[in-house]
Amino acid sequence: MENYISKLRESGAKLTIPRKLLLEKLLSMSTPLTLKEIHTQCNNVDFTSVYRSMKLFEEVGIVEEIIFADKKVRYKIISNIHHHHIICSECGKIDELPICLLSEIKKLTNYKITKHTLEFMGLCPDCQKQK
Amino acid sequence: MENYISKLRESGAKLTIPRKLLLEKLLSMSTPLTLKEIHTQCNNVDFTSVYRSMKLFEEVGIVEEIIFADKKVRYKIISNIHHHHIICSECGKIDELPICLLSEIKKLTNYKITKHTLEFMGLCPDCQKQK
DNA sequence: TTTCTAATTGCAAACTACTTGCAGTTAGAA
DNA sequence: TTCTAACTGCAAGTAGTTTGCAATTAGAAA
Repeated sequence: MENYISKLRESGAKLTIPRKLLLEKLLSMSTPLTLKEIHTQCNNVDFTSVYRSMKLFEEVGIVEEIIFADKKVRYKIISNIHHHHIICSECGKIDELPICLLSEIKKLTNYKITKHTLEFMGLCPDCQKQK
Repeated sequence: MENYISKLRESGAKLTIPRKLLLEKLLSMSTPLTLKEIHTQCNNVDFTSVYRSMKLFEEVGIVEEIIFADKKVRYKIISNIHHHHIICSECGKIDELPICLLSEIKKLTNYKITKHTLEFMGLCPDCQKQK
């Protein structure tokens, strides 16, 4: 928590009550959440503030945007372990994958890579059984 | 072209003039395009028809949706070579990458994978020079 | 501790991308 | 050539995102 608060402070932003509530919620959730989901979980924080806070948190390096093939944008606290995800198209469960291609792509291209999407979607083992 | 037309026919869909125009345009473009871009390129085809055609083309396996970190949905003809992309955040140039992780993920998880996003975004060599 | 101000919030409204309904048109089977 | 289900284009609706603004607040300075 302290680590994330310093990132806010360093950027010159204030630590307000809504921001603290949002940070706490994001820290307690291990899976990426949509703006709507975050707003539902923190229903005393206005939707616009959720939106603006996520923009701010992304700018200062507290959260990252995750985009699955369902085209929904989700937000997730950045931890020191970088990993990607797989989401079940049936039940919505999100699992983590200990895999990334970033270093290989850097070698392959001369681009200076700033962002990437690497997310998978499919049927989880449980939902496969029920079909 | 014939290959794509058969896919349409097999699904029971008609080969109309707008659909033929759209197919031709998609075939002539090597990079993924947004609905808006396709509509601009084929401005005698109504936007709604572009939208509905892309939905249809996706269903019958003619095109696929590509989602970069810029959150814009783009459409691209499916060729027999499966590959991913890198887009320059400055000039919008899109290059292809001969890389995919699908088989590795299938081994790692017990999910039945239906879709995935694996796209990169950064500064291309030219735009890096100009900074 | 109190004062002060720029940053921030919540509300409403605007904007953009996507989606649907419907009446007129058309592909292609009979 | 006729006929009908599929398709198109227009207009309107919906959802997600973004902005403007007046009221409020964090936290620096007195």
